[in-house]
Amino acid sequence: MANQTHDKRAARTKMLIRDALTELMEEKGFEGVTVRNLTEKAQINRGTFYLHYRDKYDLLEQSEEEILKEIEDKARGINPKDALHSTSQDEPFPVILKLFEYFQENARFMRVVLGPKGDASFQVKLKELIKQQFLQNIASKLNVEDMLVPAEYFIAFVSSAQLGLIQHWLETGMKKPPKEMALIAAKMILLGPGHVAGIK
Amino acid sequence: MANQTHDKRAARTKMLIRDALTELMEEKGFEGVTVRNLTEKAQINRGTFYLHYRDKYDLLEQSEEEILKEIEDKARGINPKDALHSTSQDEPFPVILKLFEYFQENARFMRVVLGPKGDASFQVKLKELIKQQFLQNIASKLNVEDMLVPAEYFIAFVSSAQLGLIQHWLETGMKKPPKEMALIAAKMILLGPGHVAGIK
DNA sequence: TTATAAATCAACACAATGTTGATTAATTGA
DNA sequence: TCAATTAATCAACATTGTGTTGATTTATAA
Repeated sequence: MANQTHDKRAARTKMLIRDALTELMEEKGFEGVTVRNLTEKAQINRGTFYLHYRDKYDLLEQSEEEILKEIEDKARGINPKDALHSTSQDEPFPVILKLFEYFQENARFMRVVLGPKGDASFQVKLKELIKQQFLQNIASKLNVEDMLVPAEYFIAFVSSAQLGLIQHWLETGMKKPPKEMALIAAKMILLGPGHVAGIK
Repeated sequence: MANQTHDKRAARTKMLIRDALTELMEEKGFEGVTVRNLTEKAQINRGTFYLHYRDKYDLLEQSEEEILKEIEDKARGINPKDALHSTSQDEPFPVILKLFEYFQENARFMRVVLGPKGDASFQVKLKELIKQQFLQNIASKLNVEDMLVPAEYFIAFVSSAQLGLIQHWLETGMKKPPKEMALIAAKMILLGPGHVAGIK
């Protein structure tokens, strides 16, 4: 139960368990996964699981928290001034680009946890993170006074759209590179869906 | 196990179970709900549950399917020509308005099933339905040739945004009437987030 | 009112959970 | 390198939920 990160065995076991989680979630979804399943797939004793995690929910939470932390760290590495600034027509917003890059690196787990068999609470947390990033990087450019709609709905709209774009991209096999996806996102946000699609 | 919809008792029992489901999902989320919980809350015998549903997943699915059907029926009642057409500045798109109205009527269940303790697969299904509605009502206005981004990303962006707007609205207590929300959605889609928020 | 269908109740085998104490194995670092 | 520490294994346990059964009571519909 202690902090056993300084033992090769513990690190290996945790990795085996997390890999098993990804595989099993792909098969049955998180609901369908049992601790038995996990330990059989990971080829470890069932008791060993409880040395590291309280239950399967604890395992999922820890995995998700780590991901959220890593994304936050990535975003922190960008100067807020540059975050939503494109140097040229072909350069997307750095924050959004970083986001797509991170998801590509961790595609297997992200795809399943954000998919239909995944975890609704994680989607909410991730959307919240995207909201915060948007607010931090866009606050100065926003003129809350004369917006055409209340800010809260604007931000809910944009962050959901951004997450939905990522989900669709993951679900369809990431056929376009992160840079291209980031450009698509930027166009949609700045120019607007209606204009982008040539409606009216 | 037969189709017992012609008996008052069966109808009553089903209602009790579904009400219990909503309440229990609010408390513990769907994962945490057991058949025992449901039948205790509904004050029925545990065996009775299995007379109507295979298991708790079957219960959730049947509830969700009914909702999707009802939404489709509502949308079918609108002439496609009018679906995304506003007669005046203060008249929102009929399809989007109907959507908000339906969610308001079934707010309790919708809020929890679309929230953090809800069902990720239902979100996907609902998003799919929104996509289809959009495509049906917008196809004629779309010029797939000279769109600035591939159509699939446009539609993923817009339908996710629309669903996100509904989720935020439910989560924050539906403080605005459906009509106002539908107008907000329309502005965001037609004018674009960037323009609406006055960015750049 | 009577035939039918729904709901109750007790009992069952089964599977997953989380915890235990004793034992073996791997690792760290002195 | 070797001793101390920590991780992993194993068998066993009580507990809880599951889904199904057969017999019985109760409500509904025709």
